[in-house]
Amino acid sequence: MTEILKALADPTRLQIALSLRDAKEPVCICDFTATFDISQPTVSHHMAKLREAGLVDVTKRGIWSFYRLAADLPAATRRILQAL
Amino acid sequence: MTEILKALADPTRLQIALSLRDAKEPVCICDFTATFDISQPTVSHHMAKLREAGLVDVTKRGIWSFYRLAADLPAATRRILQAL
DNA sequence: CCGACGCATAGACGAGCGTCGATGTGACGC
DNA sequence: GCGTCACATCGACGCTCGTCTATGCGTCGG
Repeated sequence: MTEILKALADPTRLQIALSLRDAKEPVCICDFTATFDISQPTVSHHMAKLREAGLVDVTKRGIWSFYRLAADLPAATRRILQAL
Repeated sequence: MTEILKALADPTRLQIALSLRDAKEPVCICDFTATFDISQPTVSHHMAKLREAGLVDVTKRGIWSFYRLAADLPAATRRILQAL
């Protein structure tokens, strides 16, 4: 539980998580690297944190990586995301 | 928003916050120092963090400090606490 | 085959966090 | 007054975090 909270307790990751929550389709990382004013490795690092927290799933298509909220999110986690 | 998430993203503080959420009456700090296996200054430090995040209110009575959830918690914050 | 592209990983650095012991500060009882 | 108690604050320590640059790894187009 604290893992999920720690994953969300960073401004960048929170914004990413909210984007994925509201997205109808998987989002390409390139969208985030273009949006945020941080380097590409840092974005990749944040995505890894979200993955390790079990919050997101990744599917690779060609040279792109598409992220979406994990399919099997616990109910409590879903409630938290909805509460934000 | 991230301030609240950061405040909750520590196991000890999360447990304290949940205790206060479910408590019907303000809770004395001495209860926490007795419960958790950490030193008294550390408990005090965590309470300060929760105060700075605006999550809790403190009222002093005699030599004791009683904490409860802040009275004016934003709706989103209340939703998060309820979701945990 | 080879360069370019998207992304991940490695390593380094400064800042912040959680923890502690020592000390300060009021409030109570005697 | 004075010792004691509950709590806050201070200073220090190790560890984690967020960020960066440099580099590695697949994938695609020419």
